[in-house]
Amino acid sequence: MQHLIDSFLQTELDKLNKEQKKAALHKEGPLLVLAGAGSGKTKVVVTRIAALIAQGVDPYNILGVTFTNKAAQEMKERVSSLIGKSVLISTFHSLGVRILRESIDRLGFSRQFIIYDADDSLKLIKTLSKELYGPDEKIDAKELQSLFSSIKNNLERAIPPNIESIYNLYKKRLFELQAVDFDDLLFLPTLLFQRHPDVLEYYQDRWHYMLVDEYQDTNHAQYEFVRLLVQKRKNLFVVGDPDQSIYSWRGASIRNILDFEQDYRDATIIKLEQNYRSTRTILSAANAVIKNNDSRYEKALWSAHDEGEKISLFQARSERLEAHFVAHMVRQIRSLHGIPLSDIAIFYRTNFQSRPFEDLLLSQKIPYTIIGGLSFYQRKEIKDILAYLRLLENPNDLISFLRVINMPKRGFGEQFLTKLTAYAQREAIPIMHLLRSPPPSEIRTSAKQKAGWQEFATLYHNLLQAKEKKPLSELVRDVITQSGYLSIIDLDKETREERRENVAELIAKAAEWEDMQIQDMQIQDMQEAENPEKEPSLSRFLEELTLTTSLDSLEENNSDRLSLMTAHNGKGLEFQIVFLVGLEEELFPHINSKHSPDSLEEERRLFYVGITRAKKKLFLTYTTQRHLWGGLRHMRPSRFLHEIPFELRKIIKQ
DNA sequence: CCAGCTCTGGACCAT
DNA sequence: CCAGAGCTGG
Repeated sequence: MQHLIDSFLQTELDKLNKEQKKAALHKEGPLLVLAGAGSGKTKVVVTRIAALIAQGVDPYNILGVTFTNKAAQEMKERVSSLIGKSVLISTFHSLGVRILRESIDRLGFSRQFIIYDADDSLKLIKTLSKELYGPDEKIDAKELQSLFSSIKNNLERAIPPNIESIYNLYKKRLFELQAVDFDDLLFLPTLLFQRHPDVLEYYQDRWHYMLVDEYQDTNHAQYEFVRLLVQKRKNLFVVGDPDQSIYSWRGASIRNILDFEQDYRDATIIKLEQNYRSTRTILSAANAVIKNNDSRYEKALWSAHDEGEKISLFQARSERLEAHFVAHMVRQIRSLHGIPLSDIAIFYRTNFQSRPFEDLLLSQKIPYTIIGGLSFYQRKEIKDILAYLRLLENPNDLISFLRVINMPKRGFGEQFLTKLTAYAQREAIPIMHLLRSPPPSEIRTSAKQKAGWQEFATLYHNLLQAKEKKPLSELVRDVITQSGYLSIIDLDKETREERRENVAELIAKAAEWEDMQIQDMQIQDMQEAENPEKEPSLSRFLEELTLTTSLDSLEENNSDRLSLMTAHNGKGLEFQIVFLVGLEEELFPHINSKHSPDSLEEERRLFYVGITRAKKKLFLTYTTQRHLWGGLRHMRPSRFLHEIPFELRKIIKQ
């Protein structure tokens, strides 16, 4: 048996180059793999996990962390198909939830906590700032939100005095509502490890080998989380590329990777410099561009592929004509070279740029899919229905309550709700429990409100019963029909059709999810239990939705479609043909990055990420005029275009 | 005090 | 181009 595994592993290892092999066979101690774009890092990570297991490591003791569910899923599948074993590979955020569900009681929280997404937390901040400063004070809630976020992401101890009171109130209220925000999913596990050595030790003894992908995009909380977890055994395997660090605005620090040698003594460093993805032309262009950055970890990416075609440069006179050119080229490439649409992508800097492309592709009947952007679950009608569902799970959920109490209109306005919230707060009663009796007598209540109150209470009662008895999809249907939500949808004739389709889609998705859970449960018996409780429940459905990004949910779409996405969303992907569009000053590089050299370098890294997604052919386009901020503006070509050597590009005339 | 209307000002990237 | 502020009638 052992020899069988060995020979099997040997075949896998034979597929790797010298450096890749060295990384894959690394067993103990800290290791940094500097993996250039397209250098086969996923293959290395997967083989390394297989090698560990072949050497007798229990799969249960291995932990892999990635940034997106999609990447985690892919790695998991590849490991499983290679050695037939299931290994825990998760995103930082899902891992945080897992740890908190097991151990958050040590921080005084209930294990039944709810997760507030960015939208919910913004609403809470707005509510609190009114509470604290009065309704007339103009407070930039978004600004506060991002300050709070960076405090948590940087594990800041000193809170700026001017925001201290509102920050503390925010934390206190989250605790009272038994809610955690997105940043807490990293912050609280780290806090847990710092405060409770026994908890830390428990997890250290569970995961002996840790692998972290995209290490260049970790923030300080994640850094600390990882550091604590591997402290005992020091078996940390990180993979990353400083040149692809593009999330500093989310608190990521490029220093984490640049300082790896200092942080982990005796660290081995391996550079993967052979690119297996792109033509030499594309790679030379990428190298020429990134060379302009000062803060780098020097490495020379090379390719054994052919020179390939020159990079095409196109200047349009409007965003509409830019889209026209792209659509035209896509048709041509498809018919002339037989390249499927699924192997072609359009990358842009900001989401609003997708508009003209969508319009044109729609009218020309070219199938496309938008990856990212406003996801299905961020649509108003969907969030409203989900808020009803969340209240069934957690009667404390103030934000969801405020979202749906007057949806449809039941006569409750700001005045009433402010008083009611204050009342619930003072009496320390979960907001939904107030519905067990008539509105508090100290709050003036009109006849309409009394009726609305009764109606809402009955609805809640009925839905709670439906939750116990009916399958999830039926429950979702009940929420939609019984709440009266359909009457709101019908109000607006313009959007009526679309919104009806969306809520119907939600019912379908719930049914689909249920089926999948049941299937999973049957497979689950074969493998070690990885999730303590796997029965399809409302709470697990809701949790998965909050953690599933638009990026992840669209992978099920396997029909032949052109992909449209931001350059950020393109990271980790590759396509035969890539169009990088909107390459204009103040757009890419974005205007907000002009103030500092650091953020300008990050823009350049983002451009680099975009270029290196292309395998065969790269198109760069820009327009001289564009509709921006409500008006028509003159645009200048991006400085990055000038960084591409002449001999690598050719200009396409319209 | 709520609901519906008009007006205005703000809009990068996202787990 | 949409969300939230501001205004006014019920």
